[in-house]
Amino acid sequence: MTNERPPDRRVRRTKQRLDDALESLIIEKGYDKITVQDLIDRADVGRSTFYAHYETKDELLISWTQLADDMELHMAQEQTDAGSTMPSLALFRHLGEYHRLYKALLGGRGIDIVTEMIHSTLLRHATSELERHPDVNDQTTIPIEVRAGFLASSLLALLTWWLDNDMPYPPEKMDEIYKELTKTT
Amino acid sequence: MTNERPPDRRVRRTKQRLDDALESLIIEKGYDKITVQDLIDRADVGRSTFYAHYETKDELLISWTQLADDMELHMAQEQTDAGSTMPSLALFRHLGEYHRLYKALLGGRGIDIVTEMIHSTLLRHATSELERHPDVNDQTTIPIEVRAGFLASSLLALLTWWLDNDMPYPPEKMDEIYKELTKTT
DNA sequence: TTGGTATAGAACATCATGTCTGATAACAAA
DNA sequence: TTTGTTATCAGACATGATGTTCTATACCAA
Repeated sequence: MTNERPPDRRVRRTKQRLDDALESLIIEKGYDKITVQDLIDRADVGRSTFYAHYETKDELLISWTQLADDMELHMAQEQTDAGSTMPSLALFRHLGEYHRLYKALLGGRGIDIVTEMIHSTLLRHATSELERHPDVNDQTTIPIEVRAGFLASSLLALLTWWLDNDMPYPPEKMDEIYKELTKTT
Repeated sequence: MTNERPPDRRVRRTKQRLDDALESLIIEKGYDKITVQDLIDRADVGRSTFYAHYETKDELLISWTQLADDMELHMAQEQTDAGSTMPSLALFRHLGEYHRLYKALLGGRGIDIVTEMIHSTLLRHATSELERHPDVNDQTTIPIEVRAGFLASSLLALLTWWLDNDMPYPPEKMDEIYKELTKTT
C-alpha cells in the first residue's frame, strides 16, 4: 500500500483529526449531509487548512484508505483459509464487527463512492479467481466477465441487505446462503 | 395509476415543460449536475413558478412517474407471456429500446432514487412470485425474503452492467444468462 | 364577461463553497 | 539552540445555488 508518512507532525495531526471527524460524522448524520464546515468544526481545524490538503469532501473520503486496505486484507485471508471462490465468510464477519460504520457506508443511504470501491474490489477478486480456475463449474456459455460481475454484485447485495436488516442471521448462515445461491464452493 | 389531470391548462403546460427539461438534462449532463436554474432555463419557466409546484429537484423527479408505470406495464406483460419467475426478457428489451435514458438513470453515475424505485419494483414482483410458487425450486433453507432480494438484485445488476457496457449481447442472450445464473425458469 | 389564479420578473435573504491575506506558531535540520 | 521553512489560524471576501416574497400581468374556467 502507498502509506507515505508525511514528515511534518502538524500534517499528520491535521489529517488524523479530519479522518476521525469524517468517520464520526458519517455514522452520525450520513455522508451527504456533511458540510465542510461540519468537518472543520468537529476536527477543530481552520478552514484554509482543510483546503490546503483537499479540494473537496470527496477527496478526503477517497484518501481515507483504511477501508480498502481492510477489505483487501480480510479477503486475502479467507482465500488462503478455505479455498472459497469469494471471501464471503470473512466479509460477513468483518462487516458485522464494524456494522455501525459499514451500515452508514453501504446501507440504504450509503455512499456511492465507497460502494463502487468495494464493488470493484470484489469484482477484481472474482475475475482473478475465475481466470485461475476456468472449469470450477461445468462449462458454460456465459462470459467470465459476466459471471464475475454476477458474483461480485450478488455478494454486495447480500452484504447490504444483511446490514440494512440488522444482521438477522449469523455470518456462517449468510455465507452458506451466498454459496448456495451462486452455486459456488 | 393516480393520473389526476390538473384542470388548468397552464399547470399542465408548466409541468410538461419541466418534465421534458428534466429528461433532456438528465441525458445531457446527469441528474446530480442539474440545478434548478438549468431546469427553469430549459423549460422557459419563471423561478417562482417552479417553487409553486415543487420544493426540490428530487420532488420533480419523483413525480415524474412515467418510468415506474412503464416498468410495471412491461413486467406484467412478460409474466403473462412466458410464465417466467422474473420478467427479464421484457426488461432487457425495454431498457435496450430506451437505453440512452436508462443508462443515465441506472448506469455508473446513476440516480439513487430511480435505482431504488426500480429495485423495489423488482423486489415486490419477485416476492409475490416466490410466494405464489413456493416449491419452484427444491426445498431450501433460504428464507423467501432473501431469495427474492437475490433475484431482484441480480437482475438489476445484470441490467446495469449491460447498459454500462453498451449492450454487447442481445436481450435474448442476457435473459438466458440471467436464468442460468439464478437457476430459474 | 368576470372573478380567480398561475405565471413572470426581479429583488432579496441565506447558506455552502472556495480563495486569499498576513500574522503566528510549530517544525526539521543544522 | 538557532535558523529558515512551512503548516496553521482567523477572518474577509467572491461566487453560485437555493428558496422566499412581492406586484403586475396574462391566462383560464365557468
